Amino acid sequence: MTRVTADVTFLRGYNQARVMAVGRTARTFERATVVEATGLTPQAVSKVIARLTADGLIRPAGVRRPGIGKPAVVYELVPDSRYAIGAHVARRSLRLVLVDLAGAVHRSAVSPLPRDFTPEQLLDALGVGIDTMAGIGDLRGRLSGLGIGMIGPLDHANGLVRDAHGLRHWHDVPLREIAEKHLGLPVHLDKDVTAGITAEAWRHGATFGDAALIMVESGIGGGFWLGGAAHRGAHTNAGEFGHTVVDLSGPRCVCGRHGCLEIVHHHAVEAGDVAHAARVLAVGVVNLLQTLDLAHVVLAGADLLRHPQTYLTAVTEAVQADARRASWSSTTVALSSLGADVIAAGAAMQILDRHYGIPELSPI
Amino acid sequence: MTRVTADVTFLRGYNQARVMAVGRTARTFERATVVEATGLTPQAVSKVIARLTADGLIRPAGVRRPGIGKPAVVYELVPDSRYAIGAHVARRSLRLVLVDLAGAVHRSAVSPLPRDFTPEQLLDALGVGIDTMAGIGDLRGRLSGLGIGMIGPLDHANGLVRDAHGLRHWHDVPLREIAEKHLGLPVHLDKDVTAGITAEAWRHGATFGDAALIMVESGIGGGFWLGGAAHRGAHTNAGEFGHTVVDLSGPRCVCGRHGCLEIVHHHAVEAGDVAHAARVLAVGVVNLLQTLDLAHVVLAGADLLRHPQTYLTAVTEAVQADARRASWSSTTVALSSLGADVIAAGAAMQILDRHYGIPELSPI
DNA sequence: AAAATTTAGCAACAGCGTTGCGTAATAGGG
DNA sequence: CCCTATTACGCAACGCTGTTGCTAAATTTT
Repeated sequence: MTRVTADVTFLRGYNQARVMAVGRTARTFERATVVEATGLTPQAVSKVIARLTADGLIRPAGVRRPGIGKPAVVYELVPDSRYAIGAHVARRSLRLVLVDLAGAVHRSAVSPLPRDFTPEQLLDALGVGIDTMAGIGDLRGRLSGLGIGMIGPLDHANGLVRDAHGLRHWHDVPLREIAEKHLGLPVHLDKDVTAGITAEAWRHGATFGDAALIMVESGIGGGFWLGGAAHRGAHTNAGEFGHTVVDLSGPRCVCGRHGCLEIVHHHAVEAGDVAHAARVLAVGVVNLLQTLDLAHVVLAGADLLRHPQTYLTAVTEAVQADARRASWSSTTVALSSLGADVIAAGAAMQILDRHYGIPELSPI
Repeated sequence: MTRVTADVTFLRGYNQARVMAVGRTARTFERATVVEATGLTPQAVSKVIARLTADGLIRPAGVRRPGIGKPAVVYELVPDSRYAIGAHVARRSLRLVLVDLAGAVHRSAVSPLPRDFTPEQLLDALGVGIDTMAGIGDLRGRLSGLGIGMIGPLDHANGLVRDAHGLRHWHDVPLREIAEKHLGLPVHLDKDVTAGITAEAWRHGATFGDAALIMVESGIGGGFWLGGAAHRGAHTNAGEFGHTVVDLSGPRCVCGRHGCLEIVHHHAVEAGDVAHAARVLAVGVVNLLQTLDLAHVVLAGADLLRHPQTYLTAVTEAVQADARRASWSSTTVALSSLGADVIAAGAAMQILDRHYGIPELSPI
């Protein structure tokens, strides 16, 4: 995800990232696997593999004898060669996870945050949590950085928290900069839902198509993975999916409009009818499918995961009932495989993605 | 937009496309302009410019004397060095346009199509129209191809019309293949709204951010430009924006759901209340902004352009009233500068984009 | 033991942007 | 008029990428 000009160093990073994506997705792989996946020549793949092996990111893991002929060398990712820490900053709690290069969550811890916590209080909590996690296995040397997934609005490109909703002390806080200084680690700041969908994409590898993470947790948000990358929108503000109107004559929402998905859903929950709430959410999900034509829908969030089966059933049925879905069409619906860790884990993977993912070509 | 592996030929195409984008956006440019825009070294830009000049795509256009020092050579795009033809295939009509390399529309013509026309009838109409357009200026040698923008569902990657809505003879028709054979030209097939947003993006250049084209014309559709490329979704079916539910207790739509934006809007139009219809559409547009955080909204479509000011006002007001839009946030709302030609022109530009746009790296 | 088959890799190569440095073209000052 | 500073341009060598051509290694089959 590092920004580079379009010179040969881009090719280097790009093709290395492709091989890493193969290694992350498949338990083991060999040269021919990568050749097929990338379209590169075998010789080029050999060179890439040699570079990654020298860096300790992958390693040989035996040979495969395909019957006749010289055996093929089998490679595997070295999961514990690099780690990243992810933080999910919510209104009252901080969740930290330790993630390895393969995307596996090694540790997970939740600690409370003071009501209306300040940037300083968050930094202190982060410092304590990171020291605990990184200290145990002495990972300092292999720690790539800290990813922070947080409620918005924020400015991901400049690492700025614009105006975190419901938090008084968070107006135009340059969180990335002060966290990097305070913690001595590279820091990546992003919206919570964007971090979440990155987790799903990173674990699924390069074949992961257009997808959304639907998160129900003190509000309803959506994280999007479109065209092989996170979609953040023009001002890092994409995903306010809960504030789309689904009922023109519905109750007034905190955002000022009437009949937002979030308020309609909330009323159903308050009335004790979770099944109805789930069906309301499902209407919103199908709206997304109609608009964006997604291949995957992932469900997450504390409030949703209290009734996982109810929501999964409602959304799956609504998606299948959508008459426009023909034989050539399909959308998978699933609960997040990472559960409550998905935001924090995704934030961590954004750090790994910066180093070992597809480099971004500099824009404009 | 050609697919290549990540080798040095990609760099060549990528940087050439960047320079072409500069030339298309600015009337004239010089080496320093491109250096700033691309991050390349001046020497590298010189090489790219030399290649493009040799191909006749750009040419010197005088010098600029910046006071002291050697004058800088000024370059310009050669608009009439390449042309493409775009077709907008609707249910009852075929619109053809001739577009030059700069994105300017030179000719535009509409002809009726028979009710329930067959693929053969469309091919004949295309053949006649193209001969007329290309024959006038003897453009055969400079014609890059034909772009077709059409109602879906269709499969853009394979050039297949899946099941054109409301047309009986269009089930799994390999339109791209048979058109290429019949017309002897490269053909690109895409959904109408996707072609439309490509027109806007192609004319605005590399600085064009995330955007949507809202089209009201026998239904409501949306074309999306996200992250510097058209967003088509997992099955080339993105943009069925008219079939998102905005009124849970609304009337039943042809798609089977209740309270779709399209049916609610349609009822308002039938009742003669265009202003109300425009406000309904505006609710849908703000829903899109909440979800996708767009920088630009472009309004188009025959039914909308019958009351351009009504719709423009309603959407602009709704976007501005959206309380979440803060000082750092902004979204432009505009009518399509190409009017009724936008779909056909965009289809033509997709052909030009294939040759002279940013090459796509091969996926998976 | 020889042939066939599959995989791996060395060496030379083409092509990209980069770097170092010389050259051309202008304005201003002595 | 000449010299200098300034700005733009481009040749030549270079480093790096993936590619191509070919040889070598390791295995099974005959």
